[in-house]
Amino acid sequence: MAKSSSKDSPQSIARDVARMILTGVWREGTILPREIELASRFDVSRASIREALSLLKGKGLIASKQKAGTHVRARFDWNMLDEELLNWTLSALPTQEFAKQIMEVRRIVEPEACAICAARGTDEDFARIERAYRGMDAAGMDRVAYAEPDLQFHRGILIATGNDFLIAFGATVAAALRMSFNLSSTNPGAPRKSLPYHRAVLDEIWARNADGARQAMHKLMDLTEQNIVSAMSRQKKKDAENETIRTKRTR
Amino acid sequence: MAKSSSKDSPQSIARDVARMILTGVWREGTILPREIELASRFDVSRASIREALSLLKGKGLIASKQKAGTHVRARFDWNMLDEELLNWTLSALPTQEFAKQIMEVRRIVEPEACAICAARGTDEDFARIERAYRGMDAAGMDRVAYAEPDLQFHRGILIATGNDFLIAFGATVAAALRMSFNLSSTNPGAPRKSLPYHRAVLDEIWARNADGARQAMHKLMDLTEQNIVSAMSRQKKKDAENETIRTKRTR
DNA sequence: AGAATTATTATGTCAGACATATTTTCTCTT
DNA sequence: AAGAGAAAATATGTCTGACATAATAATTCT
Repeated sequence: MAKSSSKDSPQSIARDVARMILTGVWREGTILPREIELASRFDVSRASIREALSLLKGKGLIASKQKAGTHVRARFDWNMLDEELLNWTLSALPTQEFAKQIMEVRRIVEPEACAICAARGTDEDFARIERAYRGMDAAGMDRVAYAEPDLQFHRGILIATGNDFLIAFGATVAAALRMSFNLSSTNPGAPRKSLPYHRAVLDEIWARNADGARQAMHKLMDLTEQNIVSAMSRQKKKDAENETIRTKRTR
Repeated sequence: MAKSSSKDSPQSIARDVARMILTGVWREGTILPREIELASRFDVSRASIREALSLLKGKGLIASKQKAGTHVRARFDWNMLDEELLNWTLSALPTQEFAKQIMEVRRIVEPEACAICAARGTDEDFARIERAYRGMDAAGMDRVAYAEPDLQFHRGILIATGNDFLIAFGATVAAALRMSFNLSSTNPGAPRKSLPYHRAVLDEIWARNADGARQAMHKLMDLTEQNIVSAMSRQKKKDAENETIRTKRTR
């Protein structure tokens, strides 16, 4: 169990509990240990535990009833589009399934958002996106420096739509990019390859060409998904090799 | 200020504070009153206030720093796709802008989700959707009875995609339908008119016709948006009339 | 005037107590 | 024996008061 060394903050406790739920250790409907039990397990006061649980209640992960205890809510009620929840999922089980799902949603949302951006965005919006593009360009082959402006690029498009719900979708994009970043270690050159595709998106936006912007973003999504899929299969292969080595060593 | 009569639960306090933020009384960056101040204002202990604030932290609305106080986070960080946050927004400021934005997102997501559902859903998934459809049919002209299966219909399609992020989008759909329901009081027959459009969606799904399902859902979205827009303008007109009457009476 | 030090203060955490709402158990009746 | 109803048990909900901690504000010294 995730008992840690000495002191945990409510945030880290929330993350640990969330992971238990996300990884299926505590399934839907499971009544989790009582607060006093959790308090002693994490070596904090009951107040801190309650704070951690409140955080998770806010994300729809759990609910409490007096005397009955705190239970894991139905999967449907989990707010998977929450930024922290996405990050926790990402670090707990970065499966191929997760990657597939997140890219599927991006493909649905981002091209349309891009079209709206081109049609309705202001020049300041476009300038912000261009600034992000230049940041990516300036980063060269530096994966770390490339990541931040990449996010700002995509987020800038969402912001330009002026739609609060599309803007909130930025959290999902952020999680996806973080995943890509983690995977790109096996292929450092991959991020840079997306630069011309970003350029194409930017050009269509400046031209206020909604259809063109949609298509350009669509192509960028194609490339991104392709990169992720191949990176994951490489990763998988590597993991399998390590597994083989470990197995050989063990017996 | 939202000071209430005697006892408030952390949830209702969270809602009240959230409304202050959503309506712009406390803008981005605003440092809200200190916990002791809030405690006396809501007539509860500091512990309850902290619980309420934790809930809002979980939704990305606020963040706290020792000594510096609790501040309202940037709009971009608000998780507007959270169910409670949507409901609070809906009850606090059900503006035309809100309606427009939520329908814009539905138009992007639901037709695609519907196509995926048709292509990939299981027969059990389809049966669940059909059950919802029959519930709508059975409700006849009863607006109240119509609402729940209507939500189940749309949610069923999202669930059938098997995509956790699309499923989480159900919260947004739920909020939109609640809004429609509230507005339909000025035109009680409106919901029922959507029934054949739902039927068309269902038929295309059973036929596993992805393109047809997408188009059918698209048409349903058209109708829904149309209903909302006309209902809102009726509402607006009514409000304006009441305003005129009140103004006349006042002077 | 500017840097370093000290005081202040709001959130963070703790401890222990009591309130409240369910669930569980027990008891009594039919 | 079965079922209704009363009593006990218990986990969350709430309150109080205290201290810890970190960021800010005020002060002192160079």
